[in-house]
Amino acid sequence: MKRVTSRDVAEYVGCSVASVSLVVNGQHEGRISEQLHARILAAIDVLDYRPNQSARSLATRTPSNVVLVCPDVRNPFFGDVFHGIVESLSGKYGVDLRVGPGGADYDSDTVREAQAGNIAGLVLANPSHEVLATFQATCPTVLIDSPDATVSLDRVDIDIRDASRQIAEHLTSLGHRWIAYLDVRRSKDTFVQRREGLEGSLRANGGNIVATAFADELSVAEGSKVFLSSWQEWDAVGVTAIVCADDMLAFGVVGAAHSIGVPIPDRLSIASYNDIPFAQLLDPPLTSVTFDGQELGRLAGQKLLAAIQGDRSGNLTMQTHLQARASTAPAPPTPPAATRTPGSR
Amino acid sequence: MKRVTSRDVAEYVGCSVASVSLVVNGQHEGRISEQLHARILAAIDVLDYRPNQSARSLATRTPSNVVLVCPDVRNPFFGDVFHGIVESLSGKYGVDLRVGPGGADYDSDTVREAQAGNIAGLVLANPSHEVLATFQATCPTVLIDSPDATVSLDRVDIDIRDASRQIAEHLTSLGHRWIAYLDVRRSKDTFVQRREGLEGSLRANGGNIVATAFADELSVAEGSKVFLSSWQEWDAVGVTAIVCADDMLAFGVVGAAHSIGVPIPDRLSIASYNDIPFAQLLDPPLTSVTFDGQELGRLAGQKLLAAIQGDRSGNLTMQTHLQARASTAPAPPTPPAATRTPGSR
DNA sequence: TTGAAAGCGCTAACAT
DNA sequence: ATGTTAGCGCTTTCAA
Repeated sequence: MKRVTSRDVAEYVGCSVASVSLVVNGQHEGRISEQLHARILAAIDVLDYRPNQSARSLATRTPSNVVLVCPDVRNPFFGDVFHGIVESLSGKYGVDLRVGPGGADYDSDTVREAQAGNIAGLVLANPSHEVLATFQATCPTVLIDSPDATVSLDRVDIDIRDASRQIAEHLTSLGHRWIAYLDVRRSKDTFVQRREGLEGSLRANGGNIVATAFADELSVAEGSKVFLSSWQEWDAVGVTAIVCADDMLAFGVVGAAHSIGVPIPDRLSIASYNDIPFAQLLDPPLTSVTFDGQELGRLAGQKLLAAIQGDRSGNLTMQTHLQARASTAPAPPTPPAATRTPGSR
Repeated sequence: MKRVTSRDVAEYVGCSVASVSLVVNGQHEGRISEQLHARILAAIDVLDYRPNQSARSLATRTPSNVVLVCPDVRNPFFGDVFHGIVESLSGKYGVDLRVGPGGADYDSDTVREAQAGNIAGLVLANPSHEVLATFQATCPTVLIDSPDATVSLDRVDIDIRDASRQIAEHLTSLGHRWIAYLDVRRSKDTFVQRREGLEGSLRANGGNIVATAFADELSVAEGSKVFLSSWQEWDAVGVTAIVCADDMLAFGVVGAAHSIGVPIPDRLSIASYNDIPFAQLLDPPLTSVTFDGQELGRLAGQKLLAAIQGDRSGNLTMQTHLQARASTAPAPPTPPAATRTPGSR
């Protein structure tokens, strides 16, 4: 398994490694004879020589890869983001994806590991406050969906507050007043804004968040679990709609609601953020705010390219739009246990 | 953005790079004075020095990363696989994920690029025949779901033929005889086996594949598209069930069937391979054969570890089990256009 | 206990 | 047209 080196090729041909290097890099025009050129090419083929990329970028000081660090590829959203980045960087840089160990979110160590390779650029999707607080740029870096970040890095954001506003107005226009919020226990700007934005817009429209629960992670299973342990209480309080911080949680809630016979949307409306492609196939189709992950990735890729060339391109915020589907409907006329007015918990 | 090097640290402290190296690698016991040790540590902290991983693995000839190459992370299955590998290799190696450019499948170039870094190991998920035919190992490599591969590499496979058998028996036991197969235009063993296995088991049980269509890629949109352009013909032939080569396609079929008012499962049953977590939340819940992507990844990680240590651990085949859900039901008593006997096309 | 020096595989001046 | 040489940032003998 010993790898073939340029020295091996040179010895095989009987020339210097410099000549091999010139040929490999296509710099041979007028520098290497047709003769030698052909023999080197042949030797490369015979020996199956592949230049060692790390050695090469060490020598040239121009790395050839960038890396995307994201919380969890099992959430299709990040698959989309990755795909967008690959698309916009294709041909220019190789793109590697990195996640934290153990399916948990990534932390500063994960980022430092990613920075340890010599890379041309870095994209951080959804960084936690901890990551942001300790982050030291070692190469051009762009942030995705990190709306309140104070670090001086280019960002491509999602207009989260507006997304929350759309959900809030949709729900209140359907007559929902007592709303539960299923948050995730992650210290990230985007989730802070989801909750705060929702709360603000709800209040402005006569609604309120009357109950909140926290998922430990953004997974379907967690969504189910938290719903099952909260529903009895929420039901008693007269909750008619649940907003989830992410589709993954909403999926879990929908599944669990089915399992205990809570009719959606007749008894309970469900809305969420992300609108991953599967959301519209759900039973019932899920009302969700669309974040275009692929476009987000594409833009991040372009910003990274600019940053690598030394042009800071500033921030950019993508708009979202609500997809109202069958998981939300008018609030039941007399919420079963609505013995109180919104806001009075 | 100039990166701090060990030389910078050495100059700052006023010592040699060798001493810095020893401290960084924890080899300082009895070789470096407490004095110097402390000063170097302090300098590392002040300057925020991070060893260049590529330089380091160049020098030691012991790389610290492995890479997983897979077709498309937007298919949650590969997200699971990745997660499994990360889990089993966590702490030992960093794991990078690579895909082909443009959302298409990866090809030999993608693999060669991945091999160009200096890496400890490589995992190829679902390699095409083209990739396999041109593949040259440059480091320990393991294959995932590449059942007929003749290359001499460790593999972790899925018992695809048995998966097909389960689907076939399930469908025929429900009385289905005229079955359409939605294949994908990919030259891969796993898809060959899905189709051949299905065909064989169907025949053995009185059913038959009476029509086949091909998707260009494994996406929900492609599933819808191909279904819409095929259904009229299939309907005419009396097809009562469709088997899809992957859940992604099945999702598209289900969505499209809804859109044109074909009742599932009353008129049409749908079954598929993979059972990604969203399958059971579909409307109706999708009958599918479970492939445990995460476990597959975990096993691949272990095999890779063994291979790196020089132990070839051979092949391993994972069993699957059918999840019969509401998307499959007894065939309609008189298939609308069943004017012919199975097999007579 | 510390430093000098060679070398990992490659590129890029600079010689010849 | 080709080879020699000096590094890229790091580790690792080997001397001091």
